[in-house]
Amino acid sequence: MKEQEFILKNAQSFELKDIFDCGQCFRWNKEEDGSYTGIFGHNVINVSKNGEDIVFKGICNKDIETTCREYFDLNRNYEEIKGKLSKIDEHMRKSIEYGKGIRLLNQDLWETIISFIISANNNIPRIKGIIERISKRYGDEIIYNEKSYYTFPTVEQLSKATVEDLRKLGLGFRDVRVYETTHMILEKNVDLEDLEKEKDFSKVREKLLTLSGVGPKVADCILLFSTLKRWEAFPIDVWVRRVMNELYIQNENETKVNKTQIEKIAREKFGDLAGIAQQYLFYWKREA
DNA sequence: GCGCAGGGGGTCG
DNA sequence: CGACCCCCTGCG
Repeated sequence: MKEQEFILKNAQSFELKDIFDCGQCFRWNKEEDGSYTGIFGHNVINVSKNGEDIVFKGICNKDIETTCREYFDLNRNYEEIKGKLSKIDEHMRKSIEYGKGIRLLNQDLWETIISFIISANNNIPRIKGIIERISKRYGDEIIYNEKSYYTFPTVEQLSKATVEDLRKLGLGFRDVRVYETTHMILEKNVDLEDLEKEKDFSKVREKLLTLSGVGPKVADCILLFSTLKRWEAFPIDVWVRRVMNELYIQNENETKVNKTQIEKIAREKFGDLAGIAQQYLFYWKREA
């Protein structure tokens, strides 16, 4: 396949580090020259910054501009969103100043489901390693610049894995969960196309929660980071609990902070922008 | 140096 | 509310 290039001129709200390190994705890696290379679908893309321009190059099934506009959420006005959120309070203003270049990627729903099941009680280097090994074993090889990349396996491809196979790839106790969820989706006990079409937020969330290994936190990550793109979702993990308590609740015993209390505050303060607000806060607190 | 708790973007029973 | 796999960190 032929290499393509797309240059986004005078890009606003687009910082490589913010996008790839804010915790939404696991398959982008930094190169020695500071650019990032990643694989999504059957596309291998390298992204670099050149002044105010963003340079996308790589191999793509379709036109690279269309592909990247969709995946990197380029048709959404983040300046406007940041403006609104910054007015809420000083905490939001500061967190946005820190993570001003964040964009929420439109990642494949199936891949996002499995990736975040793997993320449970796990750390990022290990999560990335597991996903790489799964892809290498069950995905397709794509060669770009003389290097091999592996697509994330399809439902059918991953359904060939036994629980034991998954255990050998280092999934630990998540092996059964990934196995069960894969087969639930394969058998269409949960139909991903229906999920994409469903308008009602709670219905989508409830359906995701029926999957093995998907609890509230993982469900909210899937809702926020995949093509479902539900910004009402507000994933609460240890970091978000920490930052929300520190800023808005100030309970001396952080572990005692009620989840519903956090959700209530998030909904009241951020409304339908809760999900993206969570990303700015999470990234700010975790990095700092 | 090495061994051993401690803990990590939670979920399940 | 404790256990769960695996790996990495920090401490003695």
